[in-house]
Amino acid sequence: MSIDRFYPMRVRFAPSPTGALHIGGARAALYNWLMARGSAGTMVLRIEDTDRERSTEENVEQILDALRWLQIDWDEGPISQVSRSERHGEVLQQLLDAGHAYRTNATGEDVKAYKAQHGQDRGFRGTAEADGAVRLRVPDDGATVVHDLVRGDTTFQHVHLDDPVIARADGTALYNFAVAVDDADARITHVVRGEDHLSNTPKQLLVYQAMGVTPPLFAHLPLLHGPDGKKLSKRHGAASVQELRDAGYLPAAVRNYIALLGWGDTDDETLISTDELSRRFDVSRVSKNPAQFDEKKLRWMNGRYLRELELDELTAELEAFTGRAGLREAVAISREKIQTLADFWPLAGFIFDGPSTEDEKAQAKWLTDEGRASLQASHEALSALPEWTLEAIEEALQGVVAGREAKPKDVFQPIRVALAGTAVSPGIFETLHVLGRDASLERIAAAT
RNA sequence: GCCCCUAUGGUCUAGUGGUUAUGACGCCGCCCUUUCACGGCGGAGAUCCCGGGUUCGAGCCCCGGUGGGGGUACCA
Repeated sequence: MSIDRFYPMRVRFAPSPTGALHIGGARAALYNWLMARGSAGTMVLRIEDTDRERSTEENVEQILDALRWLQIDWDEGPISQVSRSERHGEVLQQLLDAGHAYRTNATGEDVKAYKAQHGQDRGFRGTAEADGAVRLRVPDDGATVVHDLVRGDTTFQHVHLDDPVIARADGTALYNFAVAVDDADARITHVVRGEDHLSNTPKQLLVYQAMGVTPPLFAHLPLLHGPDGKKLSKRHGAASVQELRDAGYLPAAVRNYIALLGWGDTDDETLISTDELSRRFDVSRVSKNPAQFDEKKLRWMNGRYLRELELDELTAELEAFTGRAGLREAVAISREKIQTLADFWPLAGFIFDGPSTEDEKAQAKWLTDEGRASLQASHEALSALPEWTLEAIEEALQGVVAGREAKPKDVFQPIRVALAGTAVSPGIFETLHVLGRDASLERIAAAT
């Protein structure tokens, strides 16, 4: 086999539209994309929709949306696997004619019975019939070795393999067959996908062999787990890309985090731009064991990305996320206190919608007689201000602190509660400044 | 049951026969400080899953267990 067979790289992401794009799928897509972009290669998007029962157009759209949001693009496709059924039928007939495959009506029960008789570790072998589903003939001797870029060689003894069903009785192709035909025709060089496909690979390799085609290189990625070590699911919070978007994460942060989930190189950097990622990503360095999705680390990383955005950019993101306008000033004083887009409104929404009434504990703690007396003094000092500037506000309030011989927080916290209704908010001088004189004085008076 | 993969602090990882076992998240403390954060500094936390081997020497190599995961569909 020539080295030219594998370069330039042609990779693919081939989701099945049976649900939303999960984080594990997003990672597979990202790894493929990084390989293509890092090597001037080509990224093919194929929709594996041969399961007509479970595949829906809505799911296809949802997956495409998720990829676009992640800014993972593709050069060819999306191509529906079903649209290639004619070609599948053609190859199927070739395998049938060549004796590499045969028709049989054997059922799951028959397979069970066969194993009961020949041993559990003996792969099922059927006999050719005039009609029925199509099975690939697996030789009894020998073995198929999967040369995996992340795992090394894995040997599957043919005796253990069942003759796989590659087409239904009606002639429609099944996954293990369609995937091999399509990858071969698309001249895919590297198949990078989840580990759940590792045991399918020998079957696919056998299809390539029957077709007389050189197979691509394979890399199987470890699966993603939730915090409890079990398969990642909705129970763990965000499990799909859509949920990540709704939770207020930035695509760039998600890409960075996901790239590092199960992959690392010798460099210690944690914050890596997508460009840098595509330059450095090496699939052979992907870790072999399943990784737990740690949302806390994603939150931290997202906060870092958030703070690196220009104010106007972040404002635009937040206005799109909240559906509100005129957020710029509030964003400016809140940006270092939030980790996700979703954190913004709970922190700063009071500036626009008035103080929250929900935090009774904060109100009971700070709006005491003492607190109200302090508020009154603050009100007087602020009312007297000729100019509503940040400096003037700070000076006036520090004057109140000094005048009352109080601790700063005994003056500032009551103001915070008066303005926000809670004990947490952006800086108090900044908040007063952004809120403006009238609203500020009004809220302080109302709480006094 | 059978086939296959896998195993470094709570989590993600670096490590490729000789290190006080790397960095990050999280956690704790200190500094900053009007709250919460951000930022800075420091700290705790790992019998490198267990048991055998190979070797002068093993987290790294081999064998066997155990735990975890995947597959075992006329799903993908």
